[in-house]
Amino acid sequence: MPELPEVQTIVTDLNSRILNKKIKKVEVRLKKIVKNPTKSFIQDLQKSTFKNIRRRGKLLIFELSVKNKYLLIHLKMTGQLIYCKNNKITVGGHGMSKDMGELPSKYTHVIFMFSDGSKLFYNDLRRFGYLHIVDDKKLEKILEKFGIEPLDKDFTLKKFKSLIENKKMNIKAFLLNQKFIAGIGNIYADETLFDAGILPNRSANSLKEVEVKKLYKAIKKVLKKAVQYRGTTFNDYLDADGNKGSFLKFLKVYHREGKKCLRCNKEKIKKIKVAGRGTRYCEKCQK
DNA sequence: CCTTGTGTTCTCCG
DNA sequence: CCGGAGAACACAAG
Repeated sequence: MPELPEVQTIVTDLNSRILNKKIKKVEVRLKKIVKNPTKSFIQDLQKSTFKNIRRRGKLLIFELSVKNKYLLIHLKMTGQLIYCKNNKITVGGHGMSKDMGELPSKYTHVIFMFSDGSKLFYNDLRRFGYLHIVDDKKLEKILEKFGIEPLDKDFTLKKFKSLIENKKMNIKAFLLNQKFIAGIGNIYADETLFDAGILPNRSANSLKEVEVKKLYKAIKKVLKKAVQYRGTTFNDYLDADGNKGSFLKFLKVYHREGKKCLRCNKEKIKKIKVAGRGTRYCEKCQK
């Protein structure tokens, strides 16, 4: 699942690879992935360039050289953006389940072809993601729904406290809600709660001051480290070069149910449902 | 049936 | 009856 660290990795990679390259041709192989009429989508992109690429939460924002046009891409669960200079792509590591040897694959739904011959592929096994070109007004409307960026300087402990103090919902639901903090998904919600030693089903406003501080530090720490290791590859996530992220080896609870807790070395990691999502935790280390 | 991200709908409460 | 909060549900497809 591409969450903040994974999307950030793609943004950083693409910014150093495709800025100001002329888009010669765009191929839409699956219409439902593109939210605009196919014809206007292609027209807006062809002969344009990407001036800048950024993200807000898990949403990628490509600023086009055409005035007031922005390409938004959401990867949802299994979306990939892979850039290659030729059609062959070598997947980092081994044991990949998908036949990613050559692109386009059967999961390639949109292809951007640049005038230097390089290509950017949008692949999506489950086809939950989308591409959408919007104007600045629409973009603003979309962006105002997002909460604070957890790695920004203005995400302070004070700010975090003020967000959390009046929330009756459980702390995991709070972390997953993009309108409070943007970019945390199921993996990093479980990992930050484990790091902070807090049970996922605790109500947010029941956290003591020392716990709020622990969780705040955990969010910064875990997300920063995950960005540093270029995200977590579980099944489908790949960076813009088609390589896996290497944060998997640092996961303490996510997908470790039934295995021995790496902190207490005693308790087995449990799995329950919280906020409608699979949730892993250690009964001994999280209170 | 499961998986997760997100948008919508429903319910509760003051 | 309204609005907000939060929970529940719906949907995507393999």
